[in-house]
Amino acid sequence: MTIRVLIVDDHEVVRQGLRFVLEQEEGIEVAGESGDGAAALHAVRGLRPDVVLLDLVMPVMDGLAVLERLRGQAERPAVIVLTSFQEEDRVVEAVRLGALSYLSKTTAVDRVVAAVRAAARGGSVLEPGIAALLLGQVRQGGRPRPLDLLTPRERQVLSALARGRSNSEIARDLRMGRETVKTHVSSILAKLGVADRTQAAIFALQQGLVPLDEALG
Amino acid sequence: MTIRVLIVDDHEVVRQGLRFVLEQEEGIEVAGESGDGAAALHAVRGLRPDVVLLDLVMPVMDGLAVLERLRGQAERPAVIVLTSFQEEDRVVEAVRLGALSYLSKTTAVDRVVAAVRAAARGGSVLEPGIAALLLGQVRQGGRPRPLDLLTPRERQVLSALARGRSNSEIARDLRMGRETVKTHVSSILAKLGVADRTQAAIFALQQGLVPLDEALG
DNA sequence: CTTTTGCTCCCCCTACGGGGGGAGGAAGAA
DNA sequence: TTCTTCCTCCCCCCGTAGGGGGAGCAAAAG
Repeated sequence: MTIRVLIVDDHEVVRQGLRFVLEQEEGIEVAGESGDGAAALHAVRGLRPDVVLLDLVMPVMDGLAVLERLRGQAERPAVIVLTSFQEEDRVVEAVRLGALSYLSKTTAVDRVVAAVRAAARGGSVLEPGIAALLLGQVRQGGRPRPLDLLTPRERQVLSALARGRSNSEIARDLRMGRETVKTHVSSILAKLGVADRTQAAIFALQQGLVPLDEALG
Repeated sequence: MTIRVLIVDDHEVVRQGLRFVLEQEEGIEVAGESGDGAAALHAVRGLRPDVVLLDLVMPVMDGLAVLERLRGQAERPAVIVLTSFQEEDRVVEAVRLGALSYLSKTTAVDRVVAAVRAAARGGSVLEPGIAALLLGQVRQGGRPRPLDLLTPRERQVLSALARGRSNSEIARDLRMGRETVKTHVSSILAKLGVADRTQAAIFALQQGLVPLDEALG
């Protein structure tokens, strides 16, 4: 009984590399390839693979969206997330959405093969660093998204901050004292776990609190 | 007369993929692989390849450093830069240092093959987006985009700034004094016409100097 | 009712950020 | 050659930013 694998990555060279590696293996068969998330969902329905090797960073529909759509489906395949750089928050998110393994593309190919075989029987292969990270996260219960921790007023301040406004300007905009703005900013920094206002602004933009193209007046 | 290619990339799957693709081709031979810049330089001397496929982002010694060392050598190979994401400043820098082609890993594999064949006879294959960017750099048609006003070093600083790094961190990252960073930041603010570092970061993210999802580590 | 949460503002204090100016060296252009 | 650009680092100066507290007050939650 061969393990049928679907490879999802927007880089063709990566797909070719994985295909090449996997086809060397006994009992593993590459059922297909997809270049983006939408195509991947279609391929999953059509090909019914046992294992999906899924890249997180992709155009059109990224890996997390694919995982979300896959979750709750009846015969869903085992998913191994395979990404270029370890992005902490995404790791946790991906595992929460049902990814079995999380490998960096810098890992040796035999680990990829091992992960595929493990995934086919429902097991996980995690890199040491990733495993430690997950343990730390799980211990704190799920993860409330940082933006939800903010009070309404703080979100307003963060929003102005992400538009590049200074504390004094924010004070005028929102009709409050400069000191009050500072208080809000401090608690924002603490709640988001960032070091300064620039990082807070970047975070807000990433979260879509403010559309990037509206950020500067 | 076969074209002998050296593959340089820190990701083993990428190396495997490229090797697989290139070895399918008539008249192209993979002479070797290297996982970092230092090894690549050694391999160039030992193997004397005709073409080097070079990844820019690597540990130990990155692609730009390799290009720099290669420049001015007698029988230097043709270099094709192949990287995951288009980083504007690096593109220009790489071409200036003698790279013949600059391809994104998202390109179809036949373009990689075409680039290798072109490079072997001294030609270039550029992606449309990259080509447009270079044209904008070389001949200043249209209004000069503010980013083009920045010196290479300033772009590096802005890039770090847009990742949320502080002046001291940037100093460590780019190996210079904190005072020097401040000098660069000041001229960046002046050239971009913004008030502070947060606005500069937002601007850089809008311009795509740093992909939004890579901005915070 | 009390307690908690959120908003407001105050203080002190340190450090980082940014303006302004100066200056040396390396590299390239005129 | 000289001139210019760029990178490097220095100084002083001061405003802002951010940490750490404290505190009053209203609304909601217990």
